[in-house]
Amino acid sequence: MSESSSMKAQQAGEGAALSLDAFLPYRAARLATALSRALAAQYEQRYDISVAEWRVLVHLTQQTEISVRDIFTRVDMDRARVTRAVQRLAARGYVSKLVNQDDRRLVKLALTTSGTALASELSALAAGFEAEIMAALPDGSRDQLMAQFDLIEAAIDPSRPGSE
Amino acid sequence: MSESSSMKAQQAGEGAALSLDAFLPYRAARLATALSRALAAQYEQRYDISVAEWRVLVHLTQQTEISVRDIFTRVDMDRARVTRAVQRLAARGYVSKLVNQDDRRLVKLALTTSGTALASELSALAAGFEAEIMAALPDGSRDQLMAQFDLIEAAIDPSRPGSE
DNA sequence: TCATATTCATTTCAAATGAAATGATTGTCA
DNA sequence: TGACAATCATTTCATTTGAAATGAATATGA
Repeated sequence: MSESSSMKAQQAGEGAALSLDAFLPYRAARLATALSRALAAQYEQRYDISVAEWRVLVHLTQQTEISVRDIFTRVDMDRARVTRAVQRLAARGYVSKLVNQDDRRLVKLALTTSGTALASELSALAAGFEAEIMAALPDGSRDQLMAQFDLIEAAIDPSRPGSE
Repeated sequence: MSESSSMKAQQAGEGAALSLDAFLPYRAARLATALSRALAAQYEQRYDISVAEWRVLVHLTQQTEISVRDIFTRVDMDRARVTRAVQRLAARGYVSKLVNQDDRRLVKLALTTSGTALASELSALAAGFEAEIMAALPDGSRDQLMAQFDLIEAAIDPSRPGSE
């Protein structure tokens, strides 16, 4: 397997011609944009929802009565990006914003009725999309991938061991 | 608005609360940004190189005498983004731009001597970064991941089976 | 208590982004 | 040939982006 190539020491020599196609950070980025694009194509025009809005909606199906901060710490988005997504969702009646009376700096976010309905549709769409893709992989790939992703993220930032 | 009668189990939640933490597109996006950020932290200030510039540089170590088009079709970046990265690299003397005489619409890109040296340093840095991460995974994970990524990309866009 | 620091959500502002327009060149085919 | 389409790199322009600033509320501690 390992053919120790022609030792054609070029000018700088030790550079070893890193292959982008086998370089994890690059491949992860390419995979992510491909997945994001393909999925977004299924809901962006149909529901007029951005990726950021999608994430906020789906996150709110998991825990309600949470703050902007709760979302952007768990969801890997900028504070400003979450704020803007929430604003658009609230303006369209999908999300309610109330001041948390225990701590009035915080905002209590929740799905409205129509927001819940929309999130359900989007979730179903997303689950179907993912299932279609996973069907092309061997059984167990999904769990394997998640486990590998967890390990990689832990290796990058040891202070963030996956959940919570 | 007489919609109150039968709500077809829609709100009752067949939506099944899609878990973001186990949803492939989201996890891929999170992984990609984490990797990109961590790697960029190692070269961005030190060499004053952006991610787009990094990609162009490394790509030019693999094939030289290529055009802007060659890069953005293979490297998953916008044409404009490649153009701008190349401009910046050329302005700093890392990349040379010549008109291709066979087809004068095309530009012939190549690394200069200092560009080659820089690319070598960056490649070494990147390889070390990746090796450090892969050390946290079981043996063979790397090939496994690449194979899985290939399959997923193929499942998303069958017209792009990987190479070319 | 008061002063100061901290935390939260939002806004501001400069830079990055990408879709479409542009100008230059080459390909096609009647 | 010549008209028209297609392709390439670049630029334009409106939108998106995120870091830092802001304003409001709470925590800390002297």
